[in-house]
Amino acid sequence: MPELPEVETTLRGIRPHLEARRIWELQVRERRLRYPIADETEERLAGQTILNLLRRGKYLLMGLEQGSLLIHLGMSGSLRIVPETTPPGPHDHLDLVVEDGRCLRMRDPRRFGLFIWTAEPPEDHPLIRDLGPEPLEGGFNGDYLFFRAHNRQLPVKAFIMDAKVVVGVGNIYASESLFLAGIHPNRPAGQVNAVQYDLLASSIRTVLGESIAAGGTSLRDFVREDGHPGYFARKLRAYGREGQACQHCGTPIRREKIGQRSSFFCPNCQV
DNA sequence: CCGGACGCCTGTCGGC
DNA sequence: TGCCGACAGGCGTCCG
Repeated sequence: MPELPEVETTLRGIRPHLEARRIWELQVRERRLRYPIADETEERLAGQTILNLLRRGKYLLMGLEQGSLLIHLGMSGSLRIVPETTPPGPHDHLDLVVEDGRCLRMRDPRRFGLFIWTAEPPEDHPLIRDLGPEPLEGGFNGDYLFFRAHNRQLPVKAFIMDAKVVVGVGNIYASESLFLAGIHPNRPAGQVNAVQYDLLASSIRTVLGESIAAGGTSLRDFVREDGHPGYFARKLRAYGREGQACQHCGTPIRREKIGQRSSFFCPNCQV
C-alpha cells in the first residue's frame, strides 16, 4: 500500500497534532499485526512526551523521552487523527490518545503493519539499520544506482524496489518511474547504463515529488489523516492502465508479472 | 551473496 | 445466488 508519498503525506498530516504533546494512553484492540504488539507497549508509552516525528523510507519514527516508536503501514494501513470519542470501525486496531483528547487511530485490514516500541535509537533497529538512501535527499543519484547495480542480474524493477538499494519505491512508483525513464522493467539491473540510471534517478524523484504534491495515491485503503484520499491515482501514467494507450506512442500498456508483482509498461517506449 | 518463491492477512471482483 | 480463484500499495524468510 503506502509507498513513500503516502507515508510522507501521512507524516505531514499527523505531525502537527502529535509533536510536543504528551501521550495520555495507548489503547490496543488487536495486537496481531505483522509482529504482535508487545505486552509492555502501553506502559512504555503512557505519560511520555512526543519529541519528534519523522519518516525513514516507509517507516514513521516517533522519538520519545524514553526510546522510540516504529510504525509501518504494510499493504493496507492508514493513520487518522480523530476525536477520542469517535467510535472505532472495523480494523481500527489501536488508538494513541494525546493530551488534548485527539487520538491517532491506526487501521490496517490486512494486518501487515508494524507498531513497535524500541529502547534503542531507531537508526540502530534491525528494521531500519540496513535501509538504503532516501530518494529525495542527497546521496541518491544515477552514479549511486549504477554502482549498486554492478553485476546484478535481477530485473531493474525489482532492483529499485529493494529497500537496501533505495527506500520508498514500491510497486506503483517503480512502474511509473521506469515508464518516465523509458526503461523496460525486466532489464537486468546490471545492464542498464549510467546515462539511463541518471534518468531513472531523476524520474524517481519526479514521480515521488508529484505524488506527494497530490497527497499520495489512493487505490483502496489509503486515506490521509483527515480521512480524505490522495489524488495522484488519476495522474498515473502506466500503473493500472493495462490496454490503455501509451501517452507517448499510443501502444497499449502491457501488464506482466515481474518478481511476483504486476508491472505496467509500454512495450514500445521502454527498452 | 544472489535471485526467486512463499507466506502472512482480509477484502473485492469476475467468471462459472 | 454461491463458490472459487486471482489479485491487491510490503517485506521477512527460506531455499537452491
